[in-house]
Amino acid sequence: MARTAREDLALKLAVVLGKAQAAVQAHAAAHAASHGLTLGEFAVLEALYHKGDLLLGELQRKILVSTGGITYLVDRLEGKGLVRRLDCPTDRRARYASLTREGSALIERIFPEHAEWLERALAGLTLAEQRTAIGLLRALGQHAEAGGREAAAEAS
Amino acid sequence: MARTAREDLALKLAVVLGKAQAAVQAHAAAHAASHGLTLGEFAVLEALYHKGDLLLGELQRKILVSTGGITYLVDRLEGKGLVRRLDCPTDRRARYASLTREGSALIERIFPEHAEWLERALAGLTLAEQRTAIGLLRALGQHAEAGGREAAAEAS
DNA sequence: GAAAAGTATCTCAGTAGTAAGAAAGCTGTA
DNA sequence: TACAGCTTTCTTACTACTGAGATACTTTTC
Repeated sequence: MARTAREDLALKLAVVLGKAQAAVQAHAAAHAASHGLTLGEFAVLEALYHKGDLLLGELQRKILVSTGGITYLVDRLEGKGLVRRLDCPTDRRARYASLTREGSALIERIFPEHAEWLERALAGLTLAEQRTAIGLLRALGQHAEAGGREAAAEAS
Repeated sequence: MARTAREDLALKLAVVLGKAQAAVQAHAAAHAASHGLTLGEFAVLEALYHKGDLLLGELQRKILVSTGGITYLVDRLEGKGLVRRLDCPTDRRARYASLTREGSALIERIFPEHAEWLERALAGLTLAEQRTAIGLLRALGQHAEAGGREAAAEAS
């Protein structure tokens, strides 16, 4: 079967999408690492900082990690004294993750830096271009996520 | 320090970029997995299919993996009988990775499917939008990659 | 009010890598 | 030619997860 122009375009888009994301992620990871955090740990702190205490399951869905992964991340942050677990009063299976005083102080201090790092990393586009890119990527992500389920089901 | 509109935009862009890439990658990984391959293994086969035999170092830079990682990937593909190592006649340190007959047959068969899967995954955008997105993501990736080095150096 | 089904978290073995450094070989300079 | 310094690959130890199942609890259905 001959490769169509549509397919060529899709391949190229997939490649540049991957490269752009890898480059931006490397930036973000370098900033997190400079404070002794992985990107996953940073994401947990950030989510708790902006949303307040969250059930582990809510946190897990928010930062796109497996159920085993969220246990692992929260364990480590608990070990570092940045997060603690709190029992849920209405459901004894569930636990909240909550920032400790130190965790709160840390993320409050480094989040603005993180935003600046990202701003620098993304400054290859003008603000108008960034807005365009957000719109396109959002459409792309939504379609791919929805379609992914059908395709995965079809393949199995 | 107050969060500026520029920073908000950058944060939002970073988030949708990550989500879009994760959704597309999940698609691609599901397709590769349906043929018993990881995405890294698929990428090696694809690179060899389109470029011919490559030195391990060339392959490593092409698919954005560490030096240890390329050894690991080629080891596994060699174990599956899809790739073999060939000594380089002009540099005795170096080895080529080369598709075996089976590797060649496999990637020739599944690459067109892969292109179709990607085309479906990316069909949330029109062709014109895809072209716009490619331009924007390319600019983004190049800036971030270049800037990443300075920032990493600055942080260390 | 008991059984069945569903949900939330945790445990554990395995995976796909990374990073640092060793080993072997190449190359440019004196 | 000798050798310092650079490349190229491989090895080893480690990391940040994933996925399957286990456990404990809750909700639904009869």
